[in-house]
Amino acid sequence: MPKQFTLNKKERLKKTKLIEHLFQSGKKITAFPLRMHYLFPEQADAPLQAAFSASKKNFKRSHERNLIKRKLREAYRLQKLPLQTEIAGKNQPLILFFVYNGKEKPPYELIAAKMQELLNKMLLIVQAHEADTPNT
RNA sequence: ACUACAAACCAGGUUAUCGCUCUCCUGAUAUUUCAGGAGGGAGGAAAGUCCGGACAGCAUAGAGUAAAUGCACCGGUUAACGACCGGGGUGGAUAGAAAUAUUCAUACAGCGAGUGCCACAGAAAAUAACUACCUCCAUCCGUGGGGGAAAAGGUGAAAACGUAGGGUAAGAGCCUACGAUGAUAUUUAGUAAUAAAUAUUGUGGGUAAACCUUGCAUGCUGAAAUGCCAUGUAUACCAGUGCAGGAGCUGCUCGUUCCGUAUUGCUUUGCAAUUCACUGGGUGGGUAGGCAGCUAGAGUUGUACAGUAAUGUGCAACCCAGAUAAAUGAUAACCACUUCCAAUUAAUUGGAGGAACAGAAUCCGGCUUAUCGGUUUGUAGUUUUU
Repeated sequence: MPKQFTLNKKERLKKTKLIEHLFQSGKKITAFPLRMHYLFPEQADAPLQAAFSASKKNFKRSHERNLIKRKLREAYRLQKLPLQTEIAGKNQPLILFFVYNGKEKPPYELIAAKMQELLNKMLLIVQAHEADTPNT
């Protein structure tokens, strides 16, 4: 029986080119203090990949950025399952990029709630995406 | 017991659930993935990138000189250092009547080489002369001019050694005594810096974190180094060809090396001057990747010996992060620590909090800066008991 709440190297977005492409032509959803960029690329290593970031402008210390990224990863890891099962049934990969926009260190409960909001919206978008461009 | 200061050390723990990264083993898949198991997984500063190295690449025939940068009491330690240890000098603070003791700071060579600068005030901030002093001349008796001198006054952060006496027209280290202090020499103590004593000689400021002088040291670039692999296209180097130049000596000067060639001139196998194109795709550059570099080391721990110490030597045991949009986390409970409130049996219970600074990126030795709280040791003070 495979594990459910994993987040290993394959599920993290690493390719610089893909990230640049995502920021140039991707779309975004905001649920302050979180912002999510998303894109349906033509090719990817895994069906669902995600990356996390915190602005260096707001958090100058590296350990603060590390802490926020860890909390983001944790929230994503525990709540991504519905989206993952939805996207696994299709032939279309999806990449996500989460940015924390706030200026103060957030508690985990806030991040978890906002993450759930974003992922629910994304789930609707994925279902609609299938309707717009049906598989051939 | 408490308080203050200094130094050293530590940087919450356990369990459960869900995860991350690396290594090894087993099984499956069938060649890079999955599952299971075992083990490792941030710091005292990982930080700032301020010094010093290791390591790597490039450069490097020589001499002289200059420049630039850094350092600057003495001895020692070290791979090395601008670091560290010990000692000395200088300047504070505390205690003491004093000698002295404790403790803190110290870019601590030279202004007895040259040049410059020294706000305000003051006559003057460096070949000193405003008031006042002495003397000579003139005088309308108010004073004016020349000379001497640097004691008194006032200014200032700093005023041309201090006090007393002699001396003088008035004065002055001008002379003498005592004292202060610099330089030189000798002796004694010390490896030395230096200290003490004696002698000679000086006393004409300060400033070198002003230029500068003296002595010593120093190639340049940093893991985005560097090597290999794959991808891949325009042209810099390289190779070849021709009617040919090219390479190097950090700047300058002197001097000079190697390979190669045509033209012109002349004193003709020598000397002097002058002189770039084409072809190929071996080397290199850019772009986004992978592997190596990449963690066994000036290593860690313990111990014995040497040394005042920094540190060194011997022996034994151990292997202890290796990520790359960047792992080491999240949640809960309990136990320790601590703050506040309440209750009482006065050291316990209950409730609500707090837990810093901060995240490895090739690796070491330092320095600097940030830091909630705790432990130990030493010194000083106060209080209690005997």
